[in-house]
Amino acid sequence: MERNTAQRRAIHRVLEHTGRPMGPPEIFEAAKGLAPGLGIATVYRTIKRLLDEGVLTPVELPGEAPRYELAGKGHHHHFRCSKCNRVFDVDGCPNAFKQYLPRGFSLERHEMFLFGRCNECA
Amino acid sequence: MERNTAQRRAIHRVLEHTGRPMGPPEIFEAAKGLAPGLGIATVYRTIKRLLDEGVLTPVELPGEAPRYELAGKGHHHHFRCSKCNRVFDVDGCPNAFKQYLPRGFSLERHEMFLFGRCNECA
DNA sequence: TTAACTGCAAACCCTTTGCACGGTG
DNA sequence: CACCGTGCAAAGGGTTTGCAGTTAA
Repeated sequence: MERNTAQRRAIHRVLEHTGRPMGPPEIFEAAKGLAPGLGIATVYRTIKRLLDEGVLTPVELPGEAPRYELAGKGHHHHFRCSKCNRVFDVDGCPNAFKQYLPRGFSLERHEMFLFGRCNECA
Repeated sequence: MERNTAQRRAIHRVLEHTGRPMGPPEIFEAAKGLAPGLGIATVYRTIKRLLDEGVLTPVELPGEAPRYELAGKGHHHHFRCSKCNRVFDVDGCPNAFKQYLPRGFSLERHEMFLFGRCNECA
């Protein structure tokens, strides 16, 4: 039985409002304003529950700890700003990766990451 | 001026011997056998130097901490088998990512990962 | 009521840093 | 001999866990 607590609502609303993948510490800082007294442990535990329920999906960038975003978006990729380290969604996709496979390999999934400067850090 | 110490030789030899990307703690465990008394801090500092010298390159898989391997390969991407979890090099590259950038963003670098079954796990 | 949820603090793990010593060039 | 590199220990981040108190259903 899932409980609809103030902390859970705060975490969900933060991800809904920013619309970009965030890591637990980042979510924690933002959600504190909506749920005073919130503890970091609750953020981790709530993320875990939301993942199990399929409300969130992990966004795993190369060499970094996982971030999370609301599930349900269509196929998309990600861009990380090398100055502010924020991650943004990227629509569109080459969709022609099969040709690069080694002989005898089959393709199930692909990931693509772009790095550079966002419009605010230009 | 770079010094050729026993610790440095041990770390280099471990990566040369295994031939696959390894993380600092893993390198530490293996190199202790070749250089008794080795400290974990030395592993991190030596990796940093070897990166600066271009002897090592980082291998960053999604959601994981960076691993390192001996440098020398050209631009390439990676394929991870979803059954045996081994990572293979992928030659070739779409090289047309700029068009997917959000307005006002600039591109510095890209990563691409393919997932599926390798020829042996088909 | 009662069991899921929470906050706190401690514990972990990985990584970095300050400091005095030791080994390389 | 000069000084870079090292080991140790402590500090610093992110993540997990134990526990007693709280709260939604």
